[in-house]
Amino acid sequence: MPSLRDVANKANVPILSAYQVLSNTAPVEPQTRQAVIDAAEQLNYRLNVTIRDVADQAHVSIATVSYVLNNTVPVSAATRERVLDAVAALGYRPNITARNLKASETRMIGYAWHDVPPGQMNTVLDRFIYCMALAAESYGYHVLTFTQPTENVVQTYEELISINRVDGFVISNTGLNDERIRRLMEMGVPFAAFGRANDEWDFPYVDVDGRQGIKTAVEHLLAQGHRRIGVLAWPEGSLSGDARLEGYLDALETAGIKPEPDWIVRTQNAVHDGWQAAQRLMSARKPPTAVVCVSDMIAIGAMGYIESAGLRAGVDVAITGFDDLPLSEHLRPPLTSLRQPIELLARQVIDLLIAEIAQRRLPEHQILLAPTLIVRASSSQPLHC
Amino acid sequence: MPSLRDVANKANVPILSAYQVLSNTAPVEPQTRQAVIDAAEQLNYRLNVTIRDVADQAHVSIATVSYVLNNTVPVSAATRERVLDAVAALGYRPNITARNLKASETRMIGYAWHDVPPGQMNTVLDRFIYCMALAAESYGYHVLTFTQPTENVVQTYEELISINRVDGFVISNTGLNDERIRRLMEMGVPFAAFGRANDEWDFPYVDVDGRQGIKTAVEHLLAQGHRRIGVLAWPEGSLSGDARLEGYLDALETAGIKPEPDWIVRTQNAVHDGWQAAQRLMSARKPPTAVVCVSDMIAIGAMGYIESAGLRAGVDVAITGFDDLPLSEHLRPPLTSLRQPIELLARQVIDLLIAEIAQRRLPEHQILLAPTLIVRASSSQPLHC
DNA sequence: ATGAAAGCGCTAACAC
DNA sequence: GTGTTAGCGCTTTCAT
Repeated sequence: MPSLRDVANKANVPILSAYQVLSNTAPVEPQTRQAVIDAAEQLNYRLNVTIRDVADQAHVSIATVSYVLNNTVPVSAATRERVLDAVAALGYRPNITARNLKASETRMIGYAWHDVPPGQMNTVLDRFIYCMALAAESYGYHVLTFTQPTENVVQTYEELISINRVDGFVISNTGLNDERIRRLMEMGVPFAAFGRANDEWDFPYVDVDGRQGIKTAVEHLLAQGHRRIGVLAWPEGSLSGDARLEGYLDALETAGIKPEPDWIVRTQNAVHDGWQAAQRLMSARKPPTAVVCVSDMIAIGAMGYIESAGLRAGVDVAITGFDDLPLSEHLRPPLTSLRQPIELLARQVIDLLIAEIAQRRLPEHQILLAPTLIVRASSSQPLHC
Repeated sequence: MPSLRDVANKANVPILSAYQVLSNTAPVEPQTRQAVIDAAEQLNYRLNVTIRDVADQAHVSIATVSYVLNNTVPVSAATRERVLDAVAALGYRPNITARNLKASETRMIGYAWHDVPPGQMNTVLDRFIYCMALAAESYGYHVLTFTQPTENVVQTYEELISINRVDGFVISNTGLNDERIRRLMEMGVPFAAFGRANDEWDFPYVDVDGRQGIKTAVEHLLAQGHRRIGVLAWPEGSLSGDARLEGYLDALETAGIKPEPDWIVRTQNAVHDGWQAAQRLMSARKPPTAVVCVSDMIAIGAMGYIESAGLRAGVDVAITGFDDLPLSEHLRPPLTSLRQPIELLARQVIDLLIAEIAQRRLPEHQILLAPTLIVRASSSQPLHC
C-alpha cells in the first residue's frame, strides 16, 4: 500500500503539497496539482494520513510522533513543535483500529437494543442511550448498539466479546436470575447494569428506587386525605414491579392502613390494560378514592376508564403514574408522576463500567437513585367527602 | 505478551488442556488444572485464543488456518478438518480489530443519536435503529451510535471518519441544504440518508412518501363525505412537513375543493401544541368537520381539544394522524393513522450504504416508500349532517 | 497444498 | 532526547 510520501515522490513535490491537493484544503498550482492527482491515480492511492507521513513531514521518527501525541516521553520543545505543526498541516488523526490492536482494547461499549414490543414505548430508554453515549464519549469510548434475539441471548454477548468488538456491556431490562449477568460474571467480562437482579450476586448496577418512589406517591395521597388507596401493579415476578408494589404496601402500613385485597390489581403495561384494570379496581367492595399506578401508560388507561365511568379524574378519584412520559403533563388532567433521573443514571452506569474495564471496581458500585414526584392536577386536590 | 501455547508449555500440558482449564469448558484433572492456573498466573495471561494457538493445535501454519476460515485458498480435506476441529476445540473467533486493521475497514456504521427535545418522542426512530442494527448485522456490520451536538455538527462526522471509527454513516433528520450531506459528498465518505434534501444533490436515500400518505388520508375523509377538511401542519421549512402539506392541498385540488386559508394551521409537534392548534382551527369561519394531522402527537392534542370543547372526536369531527404510535390504537377513539414501513426503510437504507461502502452505487438509490393508512374509529364514521 | 514472511498503523521497550 | 525495532492478530503474496 502506497503512502502519502510515495505519491509526493512520484509527483516530485513536497509531502505537504500532495496532502493539500488530495484533501482540497488549500489551493495549489495547477501543474503541481495535476502531477499529484496523476501520481495518486497511478498508485491507486486514497488519502489516508498515517504516523509515517507526519514523521516524514516533521523529519523525525515515528516513535517521536507517538511520544509527542501521547505525552508519554519527554521531547524537546523544538521537535515537539515541528511534530505538532506537521500534525496540523496534514490533518493527522491516529488510526483507532491500529491503536486498539496494539492495546488489545476496543474502547467500545456494547448495549443491546431490545425489540420494542408493540403497544409499548421506550421513551425512557431512548434518553438513557443518548446520555450513555454522551458519557461514554467523554471517556473516549463509543456505544455499539446491537440487537438481542429472544433466544440464545447470552450467546450474542459472548460473540461480541470473543471477536473483540467491545470491551464491556451495559445491560438493561434485567431479570431476577438474569442469565446474561450470571454468564458475564463467570467469564469475567466487564459490565454494569441498569436494574438489579439476584441480591446474592455482587455486580455493579444503578437503579431507580421504585419502592421509595411509589412510597412517596402514596404519602402524597395520604396527605391529601385519602385513606382508600388502590394500586395498579404489574404481574408478579418482575423486580421493578415488585419493588414498586412494596412501596405501596410499605407506605400504607406505616400509615396504619390495611389495604383490602381487591385494592391491588395486576395488569400488563399497555393503555387498554390500564383501562380494564381500573374497571376491576373501581368495582371493589370499598372502591378507592385514589389510584397509584406503576406506570404512566397504565395511569393513562385508568384515567380513561375513570372518565368514561362518569367520574372526574383528579376530583373524584386521584391518580398517579410512574415515568413522567413527555405527554403526561399534557393530559387532562395533567398526570402526577414519578420522574426518573435518567441523565444521572446513564452517567453513573458508564462510570461504573469504565471502572470495571480498568479492573478497579468502585467502592460504591450499587447505586439506587430515588425518582422525583411531580405533582399535577390528577392528584393535587384534597379529598372531598 | 504470552500466548496459550506459552502457558501450556510452562505447565507442561497440551494446549487443549490449558484452554479447557482457563475457559472452564471441560473438566480437567485437578493436578493439571492447578499447573495451568499457576502458569497463567505467573505469565499474567488472560485467556485469548489467537490464530497462532489454533495453528499450533492443528499442527499447521497460521496461513493455513486463515485459508480454511476464509475459504480463500483450496486446502486438503484432511488439513481442513484438523483446523476446524482445533477451532471448535479452542472456541476460536478471529480478532476483528486485527482483521479490520489489515483490511483498512471497520465494519462499523455511524448513526447520530439526536438529543430528543423534551416533550417529544422518538418512537419511530427507536424502531428504525433496531431494524437498522439488525440489517447491518446481517452484513457483518455493527451500528455505532454517537451523539450529535447542536453546533459543529459536521465536525463530529469528520472526526469519526478520520480516526477510522466507522466506514460510513446513516443520517436522519435531514434538512434542505443539509451540511452533513454536502460535506460527506465532498469528502467522498460513504453514507445513506433517511430523508431527502436538496433535489439537485445526487445521493442515496430512502424516505417515506408523506405527500402520498396525507393524500390517502384526505381521500379517505372525502370518501366519508367530508368537504370541510382542515390540516394541522408543522412550521414551514421542514422537508417532510412541506411534503405532507402538499399531499393535503393536492388531494383537495383533485377533488375540486378550495381550502379556506384558516383551515391550515401550523404548529410544533408536542401534544399541547396540537391542542392549541386545534383550538385555532375549530374557530375558523367555516369550522372543518375533519382534521388531518401531520403527526399522531398533534392528533392526540387535537382530540383532547375537540373533546374538551364538547365535541365527539370521530363523530362530530373526524381526525387522522401520522406515524401510528403504539398508543394510538388504544386512544379513545382509536386514532386513524399512517404507518411508516420502518422495517423496510431501515433494511433499504443499510442496503444502500453497504453498496456505497463497496464503491458500487445501486442503480435505484433514491427510494420512496408509501405509508399505509390504518383506519380506526377516529375517522371511520360517515359524515352526518 | 502449504508455509514463510511482509505489512496494516500504532505503541513502547530498548538502544544510543 | 531521539531512533530502531519488535510486536498486536490477522490476510495475502510469493515461494516451495
